[in-house]
Amino acid sequence: METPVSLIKGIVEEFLKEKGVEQTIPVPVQMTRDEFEGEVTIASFPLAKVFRNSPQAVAESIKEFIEVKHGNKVKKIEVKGGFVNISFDDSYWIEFIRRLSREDVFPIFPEKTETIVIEFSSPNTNKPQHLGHVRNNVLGWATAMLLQRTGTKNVIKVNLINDRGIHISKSMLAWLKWGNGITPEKAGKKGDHLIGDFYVMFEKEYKKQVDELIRQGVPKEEAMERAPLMQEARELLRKWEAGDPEVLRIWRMLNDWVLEGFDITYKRLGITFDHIDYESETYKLGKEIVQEGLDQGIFYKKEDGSVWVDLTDVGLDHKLLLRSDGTSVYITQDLGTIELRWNRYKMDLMIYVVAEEQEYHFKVLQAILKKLGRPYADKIYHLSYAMVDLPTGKMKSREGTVIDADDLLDELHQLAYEKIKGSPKTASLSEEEKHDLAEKIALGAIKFYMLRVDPKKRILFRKEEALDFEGYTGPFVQYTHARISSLWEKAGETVIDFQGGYEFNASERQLLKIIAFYGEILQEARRKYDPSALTNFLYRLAKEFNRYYANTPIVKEEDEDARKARLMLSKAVQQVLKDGSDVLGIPLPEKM
RNA sequence: GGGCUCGUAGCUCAACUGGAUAGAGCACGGGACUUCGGAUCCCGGGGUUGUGGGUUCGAAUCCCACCGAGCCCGCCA
Repeated sequence: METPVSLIKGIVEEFLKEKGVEQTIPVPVQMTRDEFEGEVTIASFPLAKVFRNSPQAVAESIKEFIEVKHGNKVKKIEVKGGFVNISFDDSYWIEFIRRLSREDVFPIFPEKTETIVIEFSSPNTNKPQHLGHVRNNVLGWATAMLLQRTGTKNVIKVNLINDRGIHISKSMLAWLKWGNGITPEKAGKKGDHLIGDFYVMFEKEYKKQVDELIRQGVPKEEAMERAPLMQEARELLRKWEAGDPEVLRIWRMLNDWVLEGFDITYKRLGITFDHIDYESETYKLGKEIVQEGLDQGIFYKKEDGSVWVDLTDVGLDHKLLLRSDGTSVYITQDLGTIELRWNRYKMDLMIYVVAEEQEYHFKVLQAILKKLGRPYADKIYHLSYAMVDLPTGKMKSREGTVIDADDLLDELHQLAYEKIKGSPKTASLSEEEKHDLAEKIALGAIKFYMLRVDPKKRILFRKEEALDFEGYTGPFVQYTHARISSLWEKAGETVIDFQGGYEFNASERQLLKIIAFYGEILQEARRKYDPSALTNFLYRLAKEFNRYYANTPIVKEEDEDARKARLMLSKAVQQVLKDGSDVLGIPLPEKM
């Protein structure tokens, strides 16, 4: 579907061609600023250089060109400085929203044949998910949807479960030592929460042992290694990697509990994966690849048996790939995992949604893959995002100062429910429907809160702000959507096919202007891997609609043409809100 | 010591990646036809965009230096 923006872009190209300009110049086509009349603006500055003329003169000449060639589509063109401000003709806008209010999808992007694999979530199975995971989950999901929405059909969402390693041994050891065979059923809590308790327990006892050793005069580093609990955990890891049947049996059982817990959380968040990889299954291939590199002399072995790679030639350091006792480290499995994925998908791009603290890790990974001559070495992209902090400082699972994902959702749900309970707007809903609605609002609130900030910036999580349903929030967008639904219900219409004449006023043009740029925003968000661009846009649109609503009669309007045009416009706004919210994973209720 | 990221209103964030007079929310103060949904709308105060240079028609945005914050450079993941 042609949009006003794509139309203008086309016209600029046409203009350049006619003027005999061969090179393609990126000409900024932007939303007209609120203080000027018009919807779409061309900034002629970059062209001024090419034509060796003043921006004004070029702007005038563009104006003239449009008036002559496309005069029927524009109502008014104003040149201000080097800017060309274009107001589209009313009939053009009518046709635009007529189609938009009837079609489900706008705009349509050309289909891309590439395959993109996106890994996100990637939890450790020794503790429940917290706020940091929520950011990851929500960001990963929205990015995947964004890629899909903008034309990439083959987006494969994968999760990598970190189900092995020393941290897993720690919680397992604690359960073995102090658990007395307790299960999630007996404890009456989700498996991930139960295992998380044991992880914290381990860290507590371990810290005691380390402190005791330090008191005895042992240096800190040595104390951390010599503490009996650490020794035991390492022994457990060795047994696990050696395939000890009893250790594997317990490990499998505990992991299943945790994964069952995760499933509940994912389901709640509305997140699914196309494939799940388990580190416990990929690390072996990683070890083989390390051996391969060793055989080829790309890696080297120290006297103690540990295996390393020298990356100093590319500005990095020496990196350990296998411990002296032969067990693998974090990066070992990553080598195996991507090899498996390459064999499976031959992807064009592999996106890792992983926190910023691992930026170095991914540089190292890429450098190693290059040394190994892997064809996919240049296809990896680390979508790095910053941490979620609390006003009191960093969240630390080991110290138990985290905001638990499940608990937070419960709290949001409860708060939303309280609000719904007494509201006349939702009085007709059954108890179950009220809880469904409360859940949607809870999800809308937290997802919007996580997505409204640039991924590269840290989020300062202030609970009272996240629990707020007013202002720049998810529920605000949901509310706007519900309001429009209510309008149409009141109007008693399902489809309006109005093609007559109507003159849009300034605030209506304001709305049209924003809607017209929806496609640009989607593309921008995709280019930057940044859903916050879309989140901001949806808020702005909702805000503008509420403003419009407050001082313009729609259903109440007595002039039949105006009423129809306004209802269509409302519908168009709703369509965009809906489409964008779908991308973000934010559910929109019909009433709230 | 080295590398990466970030400093914008009291607080939390925007600013279409170099474009017009830097905008929202929260908080604070005042208000909204007896209401098409008040989870809304309007008005108000609030800024030397960390500091100092540079690049050009034009800088919050690009370059350099400093100041400050975060993350990383583990036989943790």
